[in-house]
Amino acid sequence: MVISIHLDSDTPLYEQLRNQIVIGIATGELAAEEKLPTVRQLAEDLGINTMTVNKAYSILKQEGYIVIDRRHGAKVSPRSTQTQDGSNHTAQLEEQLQLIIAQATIKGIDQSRFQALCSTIFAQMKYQH
Amino acid sequence: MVISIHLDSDTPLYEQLRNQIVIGIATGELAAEEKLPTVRQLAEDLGINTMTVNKAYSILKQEGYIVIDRRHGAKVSPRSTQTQDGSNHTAQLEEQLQLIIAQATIKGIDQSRFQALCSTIFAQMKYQH
Amino acid sequence: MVISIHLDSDTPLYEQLRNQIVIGIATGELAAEEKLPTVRQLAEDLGINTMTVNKAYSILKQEGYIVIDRRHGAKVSPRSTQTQDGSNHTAQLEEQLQLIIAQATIKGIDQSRFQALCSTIFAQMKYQH
Amino acid sequence: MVISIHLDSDTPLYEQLRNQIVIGIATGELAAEEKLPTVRQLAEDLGINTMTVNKAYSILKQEGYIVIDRRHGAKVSPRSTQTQDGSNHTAQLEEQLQLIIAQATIKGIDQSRFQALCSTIFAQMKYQH
DNA sequence: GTGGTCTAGACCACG
DNA sequence: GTGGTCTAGACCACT
Repeated sequence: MVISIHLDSDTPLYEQLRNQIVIGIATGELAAEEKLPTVRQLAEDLGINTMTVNKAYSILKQEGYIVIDRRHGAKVSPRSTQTQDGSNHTAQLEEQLQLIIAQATIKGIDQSRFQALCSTIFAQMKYQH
Repeated sequence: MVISIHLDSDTPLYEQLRNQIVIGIATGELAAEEKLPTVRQLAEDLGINTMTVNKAYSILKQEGYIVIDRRHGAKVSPRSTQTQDGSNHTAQLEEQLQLIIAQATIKGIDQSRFQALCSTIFAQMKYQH
Repeated sequence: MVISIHLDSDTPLYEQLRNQIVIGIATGELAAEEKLPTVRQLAEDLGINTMTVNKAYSILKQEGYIVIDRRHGAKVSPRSTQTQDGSNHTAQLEEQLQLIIAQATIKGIDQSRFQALCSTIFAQMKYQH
Repeated sequence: MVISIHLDSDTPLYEQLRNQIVIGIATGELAAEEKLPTVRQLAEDLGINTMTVNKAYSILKQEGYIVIDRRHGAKVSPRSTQTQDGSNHTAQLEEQLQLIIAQATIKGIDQSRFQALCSTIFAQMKYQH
């Protein structure tokens, strides 16, 4: 899986990393149970510090997206364990969506175009529960 | 319009402010050409620093959501000027949506539920071009 | 509040820190809404690195024990917000207790002595909901 | 006795092993003087490295829970030798309890519920001195 | 060889 | 002046 980092972005490196891995899982680029690169390896590949990668992995672990097997490093969580979600998530999703839709509306993107865009993106998601 | 600030949120105060005003414009709570409170007034109402409000206004201006007249203060941009979409915006929107949809997918929210949620939110938007 | 760190302990420094602050909150040594020392200050007092203190604070924040106010630093969460607990916690508590009680039993501490010990400790807890 | 290992847990494998055996002894699942599986056997059953099991056994031996006879393998210590309490143990127990009770208090578990929980767990302990 | 922890010191965003 | 981020490099625990 290809991961690209923007050093000049306003989002922290570890968050960019976290986001791309989440997307990778959802699109199926990273299969369930698939092994992730080691902290050191990924850090070297991206030319960043190991602690930065470490932080990204810690967050992903804490969020339940990956598990750390002490013997073989990090891997994507098995499908069954991913769906444990509180109602918090929906509320948070709603809040994020409201802002995005507000901006889209003002910029002249109407609902049908927006929904079409969503469909396109959903079509990329190969994640199987 | 009611603006509420969470001092202990992860998102910076000025960004919370900016977001709520954008949403206010999109929902029609803030009409086109409507005058916004003065920087000093709003800062006092919310109990925060004037520089913070100032920063929010500057960003909104730079993004084209509001116009600032040195004599009359800030007001919401007229409808006509808002629609300057630009492919930048669409690309950025797509990126944000991709992340949100990825997370939703993994958490078990399927496309129909997601689209339904979007519809609900779109129904709140009263912004007229 | 007095915090003491054991550099030679097997529990990580940030966790020792986290534990002592949790106990401080429960015993009332740290009142609700009370301001915690700054990261730098505490690091200097204890002779450890700022990032270590930072990590402890991050965890406490993520666990809901403290909140970070961008203007004035970290403070103990208000009483009302602390009690939001899932059933997870009880299960986890049960597991921890089982191990402790197993060890106590084998070492010859009977139930009455154990319960008495609990009572003594509970008497130190001044935390008010 | 059934031992289950979580490869993705935060607690080291050898410690999980050690804990479960201690609990097994306290609940009576493992009788005094009962023979434990050989290191090799247990490692194979659990699909882990023999060194890991070895480490767990070493710790249990050093803590006095089991005795290791080079000819006959490991077995649970006879009842009489277990009760060597020592004030160390009580102090350590007190420290562990303090943290647990602090967390429980903040999470809104009151003393009566806590004590009830302890009673339930004590009822499972069949260890006879 | 893996991730986890810690350090010393730097720079940035926020208010 | 606050916490947040990042680095380079070191050592440790676990398997």
